[in-house]
Amino acid sequence: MKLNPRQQQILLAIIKEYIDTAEPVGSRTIARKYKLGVSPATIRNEMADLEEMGFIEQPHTSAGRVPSERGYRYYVDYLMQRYSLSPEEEDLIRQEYTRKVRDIGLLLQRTGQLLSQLTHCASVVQSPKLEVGSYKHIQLVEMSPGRAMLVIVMDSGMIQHQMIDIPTSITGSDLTTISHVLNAKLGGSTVETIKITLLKEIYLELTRHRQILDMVLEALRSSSASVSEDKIYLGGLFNILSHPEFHNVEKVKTLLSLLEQENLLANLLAQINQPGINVRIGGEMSCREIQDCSIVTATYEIGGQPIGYLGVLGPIRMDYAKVISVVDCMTKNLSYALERLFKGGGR
Amino acid sequence: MKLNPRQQQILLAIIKEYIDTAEPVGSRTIARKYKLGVSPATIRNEMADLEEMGFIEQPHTSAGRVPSERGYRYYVDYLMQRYSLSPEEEDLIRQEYTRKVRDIGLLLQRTGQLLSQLTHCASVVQSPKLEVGSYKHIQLVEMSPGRAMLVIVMDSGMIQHQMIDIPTSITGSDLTTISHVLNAKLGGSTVETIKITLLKEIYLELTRHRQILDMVLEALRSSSASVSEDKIYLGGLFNILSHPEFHNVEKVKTLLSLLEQENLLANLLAQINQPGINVRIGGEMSCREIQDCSIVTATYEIGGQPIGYLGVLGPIRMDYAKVISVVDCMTKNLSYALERLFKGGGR
DNA sequence: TGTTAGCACTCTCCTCTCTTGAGTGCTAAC
DNA sequence: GTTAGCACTCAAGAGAGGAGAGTGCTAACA
Repeated sequence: MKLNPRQQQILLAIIKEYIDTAEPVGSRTIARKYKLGVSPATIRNEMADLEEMGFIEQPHTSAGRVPSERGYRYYVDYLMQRYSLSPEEEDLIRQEYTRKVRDIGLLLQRTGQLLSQLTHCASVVQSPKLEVGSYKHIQLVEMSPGRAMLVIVMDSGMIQHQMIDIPTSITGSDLTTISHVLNAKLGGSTVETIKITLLKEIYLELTRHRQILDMVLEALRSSSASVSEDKIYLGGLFNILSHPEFHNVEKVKTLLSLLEQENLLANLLAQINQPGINVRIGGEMSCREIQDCSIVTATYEIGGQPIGYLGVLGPIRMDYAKVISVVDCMTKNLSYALERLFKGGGR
Repeated sequence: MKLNPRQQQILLAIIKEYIDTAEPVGSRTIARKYKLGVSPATIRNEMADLEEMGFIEQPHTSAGRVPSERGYRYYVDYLMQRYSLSPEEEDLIRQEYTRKVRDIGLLLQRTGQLLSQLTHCASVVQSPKLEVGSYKHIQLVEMSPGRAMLVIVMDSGMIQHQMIDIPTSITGSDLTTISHVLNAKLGGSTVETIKITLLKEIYLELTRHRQILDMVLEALRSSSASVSEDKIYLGGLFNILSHPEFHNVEKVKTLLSLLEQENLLANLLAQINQPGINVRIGGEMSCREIQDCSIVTATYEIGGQPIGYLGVLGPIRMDYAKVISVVDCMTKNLSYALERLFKGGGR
């Protein structure tokens, strides 16, 4: 379906105007504001064609035109011009990412807040999925009689801990011994490469402590299973309430109840997220609750490895040009910040 | 201001009916549904008195009566009967808390969800503020040349970790040595009781590693400062949208924007939360954004020590009897679950 | 003196009608 | 191919009228 240049101009004008005002756009408005050098009547003719091709729609006969999902898709793919962040916006971002970060959670949360603030939409930020990697250090610490903490450090920088019950006969120095053996034998192995022979060796060396070994190995196994924590930070939900399309409380309710079900949301986003910047418009997503929304996501990475995504969720009538720029920019900034945090170098 | 028994009965009836229907309550309704043995006319007379005393209000002359905040307060303090959880509700709670918990965050989040589900209100759950306590174990793990992870385990079960830059000349065994000395010297000390003499001893023993020691001690110090993480888990926000008082999007927006500002919310809740069960009704809170809501909170504890609070937030017209029972019950269950998790005993 | 029936009065809410205005499609002229 | 003109459509808002719920007041009753 090819559009001639004038049709493209008119479609672009309708979309820009509608994103701005949230009101159906009439032929006169376009003729007045976007000097195309033709009269409203001509524009009307072209609009009739655009409607026939499915790029715009009419809420009712005597209203102006509104972009259809197909129209937005055409806009995003062919018409849209890159938005350049204003100096103030760039400042805001730079300010955030030159801070010293202590807590990753806080960093992700503030990233989400910034995304929302800049786009006036809701934001989603997935916590990084660190590769599990290989065991770097294993430590058993006696907490109280019959109770120990197992601390596991992986070479990816991931750390996990877990309380386990132990026989009360075990002493602190026993735990140190066990820790030493485990480190010596398992250090450098990945979760998958723990061989039976290796386990046999460990059992041989620690025959006295079979019982506690079983517990520790079980804990190691289960901890590697629970790695995919996959937390999603939501931010700026109240922003979407400002958009007139969400003045209907029922809509807000269905949307909110979806967002609060973290696993559903995670599935949806995982489905959407591909390498690069992803734009999903309304019905392009197969999820009923979110048909009135569009989502823009992108993947952030450490050392070239994708480890998570972030994105923006708003009404279909969102400012795609700006949202895409912001998402792109924030992805790069977050990647860089995480890289510094994990791989070191500079402060 | 004393109420005679009949006035109390009528006030109780008005509040029950209004909580149920969200509609102003008329004298005929009360006469019909709550057999007080008097005619609507008599009830009208009493209602006029109750209104004069400020316990109920009239939205407009030809409407029924609505409880005022003062009326709710009287109800909560004197009239309300304890609500007993239904067997299904008790089952639901028991089911949740007999699961094996791995992650505290998950436990708190699910607690919030349960609170919301049972009360049809939004929930807030503060993460436990573990006492810092004394150092149980300190470990430096080499991650890559020039980069190490410092792991700190406190006897309260709190664990913290942090990446630090180290001179590239330092080897893995250097780090082990340093860890040993730190454990030997600092183990059992609290953050406050680290004396200068102790530090001098450490520096003496590790003169070769002054540089890295400075870093580690700095990290120890700053980590104890960042302990008060004070995360608040929100849940079931969409629930409050079901209540007719939140069909106004503006109200929802102000409320949501307050809830998303975690520090503001934390301040507010800290102000509210006293030992025992706290009920704050609308204007009793000095926060403008939340004047249309009531909050019920309570404190959970480990071993008798209060370590956090949880609560329910909903419209002023909430079912206080039920909410209070649920909050009370969940507080006890959460306390018990955390106790098992930290102090051990039974699985 | 407390209680009740009766009644006029008030005020919201719903429905219906009418008007206004924005915008369209079609036709004929340029 | 473009444009002016015109009849037509439809949503939204204003206004009027009626229904209904509930009240306060008065007078009668126990």
